[in-house]
Amino acid sequence: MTSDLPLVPQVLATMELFLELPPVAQETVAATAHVRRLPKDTRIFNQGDADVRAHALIEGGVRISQLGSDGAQVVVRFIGPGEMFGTVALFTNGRYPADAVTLVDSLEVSWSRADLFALMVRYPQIAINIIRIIGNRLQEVQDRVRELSTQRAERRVAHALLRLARQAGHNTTDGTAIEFPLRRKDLADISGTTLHTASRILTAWEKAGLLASRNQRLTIRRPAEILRIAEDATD
Amino acid sequence: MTSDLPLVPQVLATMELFLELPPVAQETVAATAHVRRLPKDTRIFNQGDADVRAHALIEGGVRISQLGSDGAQVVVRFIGPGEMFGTVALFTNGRYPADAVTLVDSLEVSWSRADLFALMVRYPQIAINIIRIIGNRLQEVQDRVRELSTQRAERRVAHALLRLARQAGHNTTDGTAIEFPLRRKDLADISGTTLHTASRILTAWEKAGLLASRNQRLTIRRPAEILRIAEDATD
DNA sequence: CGCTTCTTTGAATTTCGTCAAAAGGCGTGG
DNA sequence: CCACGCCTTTTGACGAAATTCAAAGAAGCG
Repeated sequence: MTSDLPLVPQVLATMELFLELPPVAQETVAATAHVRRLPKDTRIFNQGDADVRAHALIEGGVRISQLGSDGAQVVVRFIGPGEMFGTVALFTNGRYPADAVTLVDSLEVSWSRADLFALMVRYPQIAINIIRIIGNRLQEVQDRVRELSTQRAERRVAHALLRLARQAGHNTTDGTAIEFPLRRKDLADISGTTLHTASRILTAWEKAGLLASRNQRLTIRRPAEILRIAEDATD
Repeated sequence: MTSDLPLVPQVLATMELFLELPPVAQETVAATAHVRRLPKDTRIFNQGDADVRAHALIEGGVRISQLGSDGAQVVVRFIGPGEMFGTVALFTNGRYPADAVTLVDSLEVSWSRADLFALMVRYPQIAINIIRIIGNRLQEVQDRVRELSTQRAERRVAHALLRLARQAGHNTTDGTAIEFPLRRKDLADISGTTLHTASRILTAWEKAGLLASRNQRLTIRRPAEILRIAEDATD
C-alpha cells in the first residue's frame, strides 16, 4: 500500500528477494507492498494462522519459533534486516508453521498471496530468487540437523553464535556485536540445549574473555577462538 | 533425451514437480528429459560435484547423505518414486551438498540446468511447484530439528519410521512395508542416533511384535503402537 | 522500592554414546 | 556343496555429557 517512509523502494531493490529485477518490476513490487512499523515484542503472526502473507524485514529483528505438539519450543531462525520470512506457507498448506515476534522495534513489508503470485508469474526471476533463498535455508537447517546429531552442546552453541554473527553481526571496536537482544533461553532454543547448559557455556566463555554480554546484547570478542571451538575435531 | 521406455511421459505428468502444467508443457518437459537405468549401489552424484542437474526418481530408492567436515555422516533423506532430488543446488552455489546412492535398481530422469531454467521461465508453474516441494521439505527438516532438540532416541526412531512409511510405505497383508532396504545404520543416521541404539530399539520392537524386519526390509505391523511411542507425551 | 524476569550455580540422575566382542547372513569361489 | 570371508546385527558393561531438580542472586521496569 503506502508508506510514510519514501526510502522503502530503494531498500526493496537491495533485498535478495528482488535481485536482478528490471526497474519497472521494482516499482510494481513497491506499489503492492504493505509497510508496518512494529513495536518490540509484537506478534507478527502465530503458528496455525491461516491469513498468510509474504513478509520481509526492513529493520529490526524477529524471532521465528515453533512449538511442538508436546510443548517443547525451538527457535527456527532469527530474521535480520533484508530477510524474508513467513513466505513458505503461501506455497504449502496455507498456515504459518511457526510464531514470529519482534525482538526490538522493527519495520516490515508484506505482500498478499494474490499480489505475490501475480508478481511471480509476471517476473519469474522472483520465483527463482525465492527458490534460492529457501534452498539456502534448507541447507542451513540440514547443517543444524547434522550438528544436533553428532556434536556436543558447547560446539553447537559456538556454531549458532557464528551463524548469528554472520547473519546479523555488526563490527565494533571490541568485536562483532549481534544486532538484536538474545536471552540465554533464545540461544539455548536455537542451539538445541537447555537454558542451564547454555548459561554455563556462555558464562565460561565470558570468563575466558571470548565473549561479552550486557543487557542481552552479545559481542564476540575473539571470533577465532569461538571458531576453534566450533570446528576443532579434538574437542 | 530419449528413452527406451515409452511410458515415461505419463509418469512425468503425475510427478509433483509437474503438477498443473498444460499438456503441451508436459511434452516439452519429456523431450528434454534424460532417462537412466541405475543398478543398485550406484553413486548418482557426490557431495561437492559441480556438474549439477535436476533429478527425479521414476522407480527404486535413493539415499541422500551428507558428510560433515568432522567425518560424521547424516542421512538427509530417502527418495522414493516420483520425488525430485539434487535440484536445490541448481539455485544455490552450484555444487551438490550431499551424496546420492541407489539402494536398489532404479530408474531416474534428469534435466540440465539450462533446460530446467528455460522450462521455468516458460512455465512459471514449475517454479511454483519447486517452491512448494522445497517448502515442504524445509518444514520436515525443521520438524527433525525440533525432535533432535527435545526428544529421546526411541521417539525419534519412531518418527523416522512413520515418515518413511508415509513416504514410501506399501500396504501388505501384515502391515505397511517400506519399499527399499534399510540397514540399522541408515535408520540410525536418519534418526540422529547410533547404530547400537537403533539396533536395541528395533530389536525391542520386533520382540514386542510392533515391527518385522527381514533382510533389511522393514514392515510396520502395528502402526498405532509406533504412533503412540512417537506422540505420547508421557514417555 | 518492590516485583517480575532473567541468569547463575550446585547436586543428583539418566540417557546414550563408546568400547568390545561375538554371532548371524549372504555371496563367492574352490 | 561346503567353506571362507565380509558385512550386518546383536548384546553387555562402562562412563560421561547433559538434563532435571532446586534455589538463590541480579537486573531492569514501573
